[in-house]
Amino acid sequence: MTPADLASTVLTAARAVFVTRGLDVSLLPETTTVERPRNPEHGDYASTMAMQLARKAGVAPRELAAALADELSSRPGIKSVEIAGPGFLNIRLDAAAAGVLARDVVLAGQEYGRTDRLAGQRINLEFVSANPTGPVHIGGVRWAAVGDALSRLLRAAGADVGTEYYFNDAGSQIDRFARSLYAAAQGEPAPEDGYGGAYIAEIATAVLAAAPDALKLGRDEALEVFRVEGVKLMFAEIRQSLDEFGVHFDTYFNEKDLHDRGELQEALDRLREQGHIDERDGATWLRTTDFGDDKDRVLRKSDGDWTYFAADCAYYLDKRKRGFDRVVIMLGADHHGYIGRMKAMAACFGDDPETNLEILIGQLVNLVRDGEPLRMSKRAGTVITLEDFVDALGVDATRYALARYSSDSPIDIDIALWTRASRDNPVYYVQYVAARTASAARQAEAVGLTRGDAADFHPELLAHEKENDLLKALGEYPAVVASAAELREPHRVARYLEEVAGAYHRFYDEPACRILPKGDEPIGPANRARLWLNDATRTVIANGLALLGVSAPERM
RNA sequence: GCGCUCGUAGCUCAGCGGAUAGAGCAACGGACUUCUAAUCCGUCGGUCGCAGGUUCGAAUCCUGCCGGGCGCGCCA
Repeated sequence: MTPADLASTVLTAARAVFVTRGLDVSLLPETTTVERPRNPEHGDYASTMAMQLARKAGVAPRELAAALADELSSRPGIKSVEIAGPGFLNIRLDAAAAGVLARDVVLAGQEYGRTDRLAGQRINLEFVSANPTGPVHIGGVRWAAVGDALSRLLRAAGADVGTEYYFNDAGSQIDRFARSLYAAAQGEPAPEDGYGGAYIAEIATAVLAAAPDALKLGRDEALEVFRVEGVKLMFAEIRQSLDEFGVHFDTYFNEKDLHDRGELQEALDRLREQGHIDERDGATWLRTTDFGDDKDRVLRKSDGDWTYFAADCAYYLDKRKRGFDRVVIMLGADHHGYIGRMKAMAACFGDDPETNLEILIGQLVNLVRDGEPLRMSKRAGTVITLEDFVDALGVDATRYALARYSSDSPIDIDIALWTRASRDNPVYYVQYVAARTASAARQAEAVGLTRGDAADFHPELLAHEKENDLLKALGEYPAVVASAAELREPHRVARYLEEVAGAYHRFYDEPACRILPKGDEPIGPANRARLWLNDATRTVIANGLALLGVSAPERM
């Protein structure tokens, strides 16, 4: 019996109580959940339904709880129901009802944890979106890990997701990039406002290899060559490093296309129809203050040029026109000032800024060695790059470390910690369970212990406290995936996996819960049952790590 | 000044209105003739920044204040 099954049993019981007592059935919620109490004295699961309904139904909480407990305790799979405190229902399951979960998880395999919670939602998820003027640096790295994990999470929760990388290969940033390459190719120092770092020289050399005559051209023509070739090389490099990091975008969207297709004008026209455009001081303004922004924003400057914000508007409209009903954009903390104008912009289009546009803000990351933030990078000069991260920690640890914390908190990633092979390194702790479960399965096979047919499975033998704890942890997985997806918080998956890992290690270390028979003891049904539990654990750990883009090794 | 965000154990951080607020590290003490001790168990450790409010119930929601970080261009 899964927590979801139990919750619907509770709801059914509540309905029966309401009917019997002549209460208004429409007061009952559509769905309910059961909690997993921290205190084992409070049973396997707890329901707060009696307290939530008591006031509405006009019945004392404990009286309602008593009626519910009575109704519930006769249902199959339920061992006991107690009333506690102001009206908690503390429920214990039969060992057999709880143990069946091990089989269900194994049989579901990769499907275990997938839900339809977000079914029908079309979500566009934009992250990283760095312009091709240099390697992906530290801010983008966090979003590469978190954004990619979130995309996997949203898909697991049933959403239709498109991931997107937005970039601009024109404009003044790129001009500075081109001038920096040109200068480097001529052996000159970087321009005052240019880009530094060894990668500039590398790219410049590569441009010269592709276009050997570039320096013989006039300055303007040469700059154009360096711009076009440099962007091409830089972008290929960005894509490659993301690729090696396990992050693949569905769409790489170039801002230039918005201009070429006249989408900025189209967005402006649309906003004008909606009545939020002003002409002032020779410029065209979007009256974002209509929807709570601090000040109105210019779309087209008095010199006729479009602003960056105008492209943002066009890009948003483009995503909506492509059928995405939820546009999610992940930005660094230094961009949080954009939230107001972006939300207002969505409202100006006639959208609901609460549901159609979500802006997620990620705080900064430091890579730390011996308590000191790493600032210097051979490649980039001043910033930490994706490669720096991967060189220091490896892909798995980098992804896990970045996805483990709420994006709301600034984090220091300690190199020594995340490369250590011990309990205090969370990725090791979790991956070790993957390896341990695989090892146990190998050992079992070697001594002729197999799970056998599903019909041979005796779930009631998984009655030890350690087994029960592990089963309860495994049962939480679908709810964790669903809520992490809804809240856009992949770190919940990592934290949950650490909990499962702890429960497994305690199970494994319990002499009374050996999977393999000891010495020359015969193989019994309890060994088989524990092998089901072992394999169910491996399934959950592997599925969860996959959501984070982290491997589940068979050996370590 | 305005806005956003954070404030939980000595440190790093969990905790989508539920019961006695948790984990790891650090400190101290235990467990390998037994499936990987890469693990496990125990002890110590708290004014959940402060003050009000909402609620049967608040670390969680609301308001104000204090403290840290960040942002406030016809820049990109």
